[in-house]
Amino acid sequence: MSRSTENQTPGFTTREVTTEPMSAESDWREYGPLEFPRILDAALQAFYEHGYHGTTTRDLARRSGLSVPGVYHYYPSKQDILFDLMTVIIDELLVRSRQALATASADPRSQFDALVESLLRFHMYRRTGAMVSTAELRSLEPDNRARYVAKRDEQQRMLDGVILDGVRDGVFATAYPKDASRAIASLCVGVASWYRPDGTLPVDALLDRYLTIARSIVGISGETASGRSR
Amino acid sequence: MSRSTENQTPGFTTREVTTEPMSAESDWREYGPLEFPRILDAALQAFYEHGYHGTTTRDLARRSGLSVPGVYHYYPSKQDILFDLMTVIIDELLVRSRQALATASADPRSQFDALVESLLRFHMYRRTGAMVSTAELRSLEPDNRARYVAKRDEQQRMLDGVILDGVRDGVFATAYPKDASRAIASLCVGVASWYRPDGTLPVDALLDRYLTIARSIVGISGETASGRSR
Amino acid sequence: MSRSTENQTPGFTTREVTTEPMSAESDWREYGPLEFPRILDAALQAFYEHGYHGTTTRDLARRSGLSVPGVYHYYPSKQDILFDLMTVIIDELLVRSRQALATASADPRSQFDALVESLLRFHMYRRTGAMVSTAELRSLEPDNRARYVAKRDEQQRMLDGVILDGVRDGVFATAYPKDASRAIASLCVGVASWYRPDGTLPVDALLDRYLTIARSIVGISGETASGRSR
Amino acid sequence: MSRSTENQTPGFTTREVTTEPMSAESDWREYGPLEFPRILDAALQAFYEHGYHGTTTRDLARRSGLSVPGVYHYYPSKQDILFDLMTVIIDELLVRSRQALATASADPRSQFDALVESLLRFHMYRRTGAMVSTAELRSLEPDNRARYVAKRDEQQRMLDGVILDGVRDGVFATAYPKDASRAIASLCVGVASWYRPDGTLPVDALLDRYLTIARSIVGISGETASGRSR
DNA sequence: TATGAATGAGTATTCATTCAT
DNA sequence: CATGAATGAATACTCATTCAT
Repeated sequence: MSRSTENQTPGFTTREVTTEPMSAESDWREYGPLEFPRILDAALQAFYEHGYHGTTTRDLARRSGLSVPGVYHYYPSKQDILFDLMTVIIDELLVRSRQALATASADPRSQFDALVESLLRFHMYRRTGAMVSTAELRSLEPDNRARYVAKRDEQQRMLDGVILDGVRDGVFATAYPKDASRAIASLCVGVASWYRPDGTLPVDALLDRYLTIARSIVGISGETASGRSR
Repeated sequence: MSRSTENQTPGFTTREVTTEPMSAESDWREYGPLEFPRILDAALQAFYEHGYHGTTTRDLARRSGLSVPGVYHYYPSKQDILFDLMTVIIDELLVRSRQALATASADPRSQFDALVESLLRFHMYRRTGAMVSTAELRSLEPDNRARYVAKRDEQQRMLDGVILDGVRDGVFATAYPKDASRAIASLCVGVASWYRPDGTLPVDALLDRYLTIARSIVGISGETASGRSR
Repeated sequence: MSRSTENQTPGFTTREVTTEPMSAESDWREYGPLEFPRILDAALQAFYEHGYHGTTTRDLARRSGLSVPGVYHYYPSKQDILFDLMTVIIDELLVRSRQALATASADPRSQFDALVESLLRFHMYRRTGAMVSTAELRSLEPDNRARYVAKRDEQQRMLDGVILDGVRDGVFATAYPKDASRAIASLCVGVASWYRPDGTLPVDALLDRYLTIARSIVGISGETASGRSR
Repeated sequence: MSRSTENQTPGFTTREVTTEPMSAESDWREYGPLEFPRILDAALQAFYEHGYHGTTTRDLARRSGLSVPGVYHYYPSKQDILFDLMTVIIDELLVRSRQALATASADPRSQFDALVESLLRFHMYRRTGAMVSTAELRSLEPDNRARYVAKRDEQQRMLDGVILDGVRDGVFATAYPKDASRAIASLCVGVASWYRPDGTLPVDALLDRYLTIARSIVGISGETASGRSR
């Protein structure tokens, strides 16, 4: 339980603040409560409820218990808050994804399973952040958007990679690997929109089911390829 | 195939304008190009690109080729435009869903297949509208939101209904029918975020694959229920 | 009962529309109900309730039972409506004032009594119009204001005249005839703000009392009694 | 004679800012120059010249030497400015009226004289404010209007009170005390519309004359009552 | 970091007015 | 005269942002 980033507010942008920085081996599966600096916390809730354009800086100040100039002490603009927020969120996803891949066996099937499970967990435990990031991509100014998209693409390329690896090795059989990759990503993202880890459906049950689906989408093993299944 | 509703501007709200009014039997599968009155068309694009709060009335005016007061000639407020847009969109979904159910055999399996196929097609052919409706639900004022949510719930209840019917009849085997219903809905909604009907993956291939997935989620037939399969 | 200007709507400005044009001798004392063309009627009520700037042309249209272009058929602008309204009102006052003077004996005391009585009656029976004219003088555009003020000044000069005549003849004794004249005018105008001819205080009682006051303001001789002094 | 309240801008509404807070005994007769905070000053002039609806917020900003948002820093709306202005004005009148009554002898005649003199002085020295308050009553929103009217009614009830006291004690003889009260109030209000304290007619002369008139309206002492005087 | 004052540029909306039919 | 469509120019008000203290 590292002390680290309690509630002090950040300088902004680049760094993986999130909660406890995941050091140990396989803690990509463990999600503590989100402990953002208060401005990002305020921004996350506000953007989730009203969207970036529907949120005023006064709103952010009020929610973070700061004055308006207080907010500007930490961030030069509202846009920077959004960018920092989205950066922190996707950085966590990337870190966890890399860890998942690093700690899994090297075969495509294991790599695939680990990456998809990580994606699923992230969208289960970081629902709000994931939804805000998806919704507010369009609210990022061009430069920020480019930088964010680069990271998102990196994430997507990881998935593309393991799928292509699997196809190359003959363990996956999809005829449309790129579409499969997008479909699976979309599947995981969709979880954020409805699944609550504290609901009736146990986390493991959902992971299990969705993993099965994901595997079927890439046409694992002797299973059929994507098209009109024979 | 009447075209009718060219580009005349509407009174607003109530009516299923959209494209061709679907009269004949199974044309819930047929999607013509979207032919909204110009203000709704402008709103759809603008809200899609910048969101409701990120869109100005001037923007709507410019996009619809009107002056600002010209827009207000047809709608009393920006909020009414959003509400009308979302109403028109979900009304089309409801009409198509009811037609799908009405024209399919009465057994739960056929009902389920028809409804899911309809949902999928809608999110494939009405991508933008579907995404805007999802994203801007929060931008509806309370009364409008309530009215919209009532319709969305009606749609969701259709799906709940066929699933529960299937479970009752023993043809579906899920242990969490409500979660299954939400998962399937989320699956279909997700399609809008990445699938383009004019891409490499043929429509039928996607329908096929996703239907298979949907069926597996409700644990159809001899297939196993949700948990760790086999 | 002249036919004249029933309810047909006017061209605008100059003419003494009002009700029956007072032809006979001393009917400056008689006030029938106000029968304005409907646009002026609407304007009178609307301006009274909300003021010129607080009244929209749509409001005027609605109140007069016309469409907006219908209003513009009769008047080229809202400003012209105000000007016409105020013109019609002050014209009636002027006509009645002249008649009062013309039908009274030539001596200053009788002239004074007649003119003040006429002023009082006008502000009793034409309350709304008088108040609107007073309040909206500032809303007239320069040219219109000049023309209106000329008429109002003419009215004021009548009063100044009879008072100066009385002073010259030694029957009035005020040291500040101009102030006296303004005070008396203000007194009469003030009646419009509170007196209702259908209230408890009879018209004659009010006329009597106010005439007494007016006489005392100009410092009439051995002071005559109040009422219809005989 | 503290000056205090220079030109600092207010919180709004409740407080008697106006000029010097009248503390000492009989200073209800003393009127210094009006020293409103700049926004109220701007509003007073602007509303006087163009009326509430005829005044734009830009106009108010310009006149007060602020930007538009600068004005909104102090007041949440134009309506609040009007309400605060009218409140400040009538509060001064009420304070002075109460002081006039408190420092005069208890007999109805003295009370009456003091109250009427105070009313007259107020409408002489606070002309503009008095006229704006009268003219813009209709521009107050219902709640504000109710609160303002309550104060105006309190003022009117003071006058009603002393007149009814005098009638009860047999020193006043009017047959219509309520009408008399309104007539006298109207008389005083009317002074604002024409009298300038710096004109030819000395203040005392006007006070003297109008007090005499007011007394005659309530039919003081051996004088005759209102009606048909003998 | 808070407070308070301040603002350029914009935001939704309205207004008086016009024109074709 | 009505209807319906249309608009330039405003109108009240807000927003992100800044600065002095």
